Amino acid sequence: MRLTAPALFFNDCLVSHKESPMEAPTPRRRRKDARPAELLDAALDTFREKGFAATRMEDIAARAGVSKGTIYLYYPSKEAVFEALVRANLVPRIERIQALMATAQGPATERLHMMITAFAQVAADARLVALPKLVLAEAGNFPDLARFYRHEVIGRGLAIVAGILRGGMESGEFRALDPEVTARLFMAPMILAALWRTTFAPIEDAPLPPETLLRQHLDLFLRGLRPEPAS
Amino acid sequence: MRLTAPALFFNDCLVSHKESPMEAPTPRRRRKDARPAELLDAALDTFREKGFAATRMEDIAARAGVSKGTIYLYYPSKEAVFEALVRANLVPRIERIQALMATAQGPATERLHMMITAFAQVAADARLVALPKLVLAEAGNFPDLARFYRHEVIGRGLAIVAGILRGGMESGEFRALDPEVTARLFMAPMILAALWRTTFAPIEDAPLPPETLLRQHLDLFLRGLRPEPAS
Amino acid sequence: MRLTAPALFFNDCLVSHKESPMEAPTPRRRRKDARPAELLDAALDTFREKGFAATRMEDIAARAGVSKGTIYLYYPSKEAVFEALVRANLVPRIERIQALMATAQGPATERLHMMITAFAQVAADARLVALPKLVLAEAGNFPDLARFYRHEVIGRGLAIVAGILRGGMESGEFRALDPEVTARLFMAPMILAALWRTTFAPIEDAPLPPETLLRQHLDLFLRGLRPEPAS
Amino acid sequence: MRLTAPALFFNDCLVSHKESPMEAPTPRRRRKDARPAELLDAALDTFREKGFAATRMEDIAARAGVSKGTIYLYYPSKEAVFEALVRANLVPRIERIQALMATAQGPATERLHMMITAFAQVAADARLVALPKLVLAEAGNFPDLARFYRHEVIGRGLAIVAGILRGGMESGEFRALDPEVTARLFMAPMILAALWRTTFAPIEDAPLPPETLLRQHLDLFLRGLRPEPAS
DNA sequence: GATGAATGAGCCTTCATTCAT
DNA sequence: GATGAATGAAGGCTCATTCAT
Repeated sequence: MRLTAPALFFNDCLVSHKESPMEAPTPRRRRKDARPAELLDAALDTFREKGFAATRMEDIAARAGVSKGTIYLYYPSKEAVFEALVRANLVPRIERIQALMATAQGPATERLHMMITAFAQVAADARLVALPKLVLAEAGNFPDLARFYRHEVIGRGLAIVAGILRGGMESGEFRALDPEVTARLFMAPMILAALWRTTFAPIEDAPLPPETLLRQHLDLFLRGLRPEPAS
Repeated sequence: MRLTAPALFFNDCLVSHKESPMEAPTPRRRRKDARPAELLDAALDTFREKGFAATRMEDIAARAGVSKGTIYLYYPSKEAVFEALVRANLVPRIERIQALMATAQGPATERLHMMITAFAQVAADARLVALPKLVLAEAGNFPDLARFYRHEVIGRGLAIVAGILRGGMESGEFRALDPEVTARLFMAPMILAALWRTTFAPIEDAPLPPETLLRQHLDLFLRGLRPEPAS
Repeated sequence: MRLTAPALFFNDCLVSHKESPMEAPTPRRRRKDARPAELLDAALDTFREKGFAATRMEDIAARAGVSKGTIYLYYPSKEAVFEALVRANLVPRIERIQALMATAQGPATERLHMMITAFAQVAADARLVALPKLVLAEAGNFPDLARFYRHEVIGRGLAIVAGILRGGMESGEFRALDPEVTARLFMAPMILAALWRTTFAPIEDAPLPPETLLRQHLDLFLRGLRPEPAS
Repeated sequence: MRLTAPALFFNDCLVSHKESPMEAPTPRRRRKDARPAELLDAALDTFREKGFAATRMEDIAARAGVSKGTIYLYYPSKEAVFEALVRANLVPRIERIQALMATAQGPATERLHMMITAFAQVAADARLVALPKLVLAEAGNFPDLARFYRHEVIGRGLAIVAGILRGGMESGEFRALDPEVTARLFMAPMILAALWRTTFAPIEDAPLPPETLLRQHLDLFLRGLRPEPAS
């Protein structure tokens, strides 16, 4: 089985500002365009460290190297910063995975492997995994955001996996199970590993390497999916 | 396979007040003894709804039917309320599961089933599952509490499952794997289902019944653990 | 010059409870009679340590060995405790000095000496000298008390000294000066030494013994009062 | 004896803001520079009226014409306001007296006279004399401040007087005494007069003019210091 | 656009006072 | 009389937000 690690998968900066190559922006112009992304970048780091409530606008501003008032030129409130942060960072990721999987052609087993690899890379990015935890923690105070996250991020992720599973079941590679349920079970250890890392990393004595966990997960899971021997 | 659902397992009230039958407490006295539990009860509900930071002491007090100052007769700060809440509610649960599992004698497969059943009951209690999520969300601000939770709750739970798995591997019921890693993989869907419920329940259109998920998890997992046929 | 140190002058407890020898009080009865004095005693110590504002009724109660509510059986408010404390402790002192001086018969010089000795004993009692400082600090918030203190304590003290001085001037022992002004000048170092002790004692490296100060004060002052030589 | 009243001695405003003539500050900027001084000014008046504990930050703010929060832009706490107030106002005064006395050349008697005159001017400023009383009253709660005041204000003042006295003793102008002790005795009536004024002024029927007191003090004191006639 | 001084609503916490027992 | 649980007004402090420069 070839493990096509999508090498360039998640190595761009968190908040991408797509500068069109047509224009030649003056420094001033570029600065202005980059501002929102810089602010979200600073916001993410601060939210990660302190949580949403304990983060002060001044902290974000200081980290972004601007003054407090500047944030309000781009975002009308602290809540809006948070929402923009989550919206801007997660959908592009999931869309790339979608695109990758749409073109992938191998057997379902290999494609599940790719999913795990892709996910492992996301989970390896401490800044990125902080977002789900923030959403989790603040879902009660941001119902819109929770809905957005549920549908645009989790929903898409599960759909991808369910699609792979369905393909494998139809081709006889896997035994027949409910693909939706199975997709959740497939994702669970990965999501939890990511949350775990974010939450207990600073206090863990002997952290379990995520690769070990995910490799064994795939092993167990694929065996569990194996069709019954035709006795 | 007999599913011994531990029927009386988690049906007591969250914070139990053990009134000694020896004394004949005046109403005043009885009230005082019950206060801490009433306050924690109110605090849990409020934290659940709003999260730690957004909860005002006055909210807790109002829900408990007392005035703001009364809380400070029993807990020195909002942080202390939170810590007491987590400490008081989680350890007793896990200890009961420990005790149950220590005496259980059946095959490892059945004992895993019991674990899932026990856990499903905990997860069915919406108030109870709010606690792990709160810990998750606030771990950064409460390192001591995170450590406590990691060791006294998660550590114990994993140890129980790892023990069952190790027993099954030694008896040849399961194939040989790292029990620690496998224990994490066994717990992952359950924990995530609990967090899920807490986070997305209010916005979910067609929630997946936890029983469905857990039943299939056990099915997949046990197949994955099955020893290689000695072809 | 004989220094009649009034040995028994200030050695009683601060708040005297005058038990009539006629009755034979039951312990209960005695306790009840003693309560106000005990409370004031405790209040004085606590005010001394923390000042009026920073003293909590509970501190006073704890030191007196009673519960918070008990204080309110005897004094209607914290202010009332303070006022009672000042009123109860200062007038008896000054009255004794008054009585002593009324019967003293020696030359004015010796009587001034007695005043200083008497005052030195008061100033040696750290608990007692705390009262003037408290009055000073709180005078703005207790105008009635300030007036009381000014007239009943300071006024009487000055009158005694002025009387001695006037006697000395009339007898030719001292030269003629305004007795009121001179009385103030005579008292100033003593009062200041007392305040000093209360304020800077905990931070002073090499405190000046009050006796040294007062001895030299008397020396300087008496020379200053000496009549002009009838050249 | 020429009484060189240092006419310009203490007639500046309490908190001076030195605006550099080089810059052309915007109104906004000028305001910001002036703020700390304005706040301390308002704080002094409020502390004078109510004492430290009974003064609310809002009182200070209102008197300074700003909002509560503004104070915290300049001082981190109420304690810090108090400390800044004392530190900013007393040291400059004492330094000026030091400078004046360092250059004074007359006989010791005349220099003592100058000290009294200088002190009388300070004592005539009701706002200024409130500070020692505040320090006295709050010393227990501000040990650092008490130490500062003891060393930087009182210590310097006593050193100046002791130096004058020592000079007079060496030149034979005064008889030989311990200069440290004598300095305290020289200062006592002045300090007490200042405290007196602050404390009992509002309730005094017939206040004694400080000049009367100080003139007679000097008279008595200088006679007391006079060398023995060589019989 | 950017700044940062200023605002003021809001919250945690304290504690004098009350009153049922 | 004595208790101490309960109250709730008050105040120190924070910080999201505004706006004059």
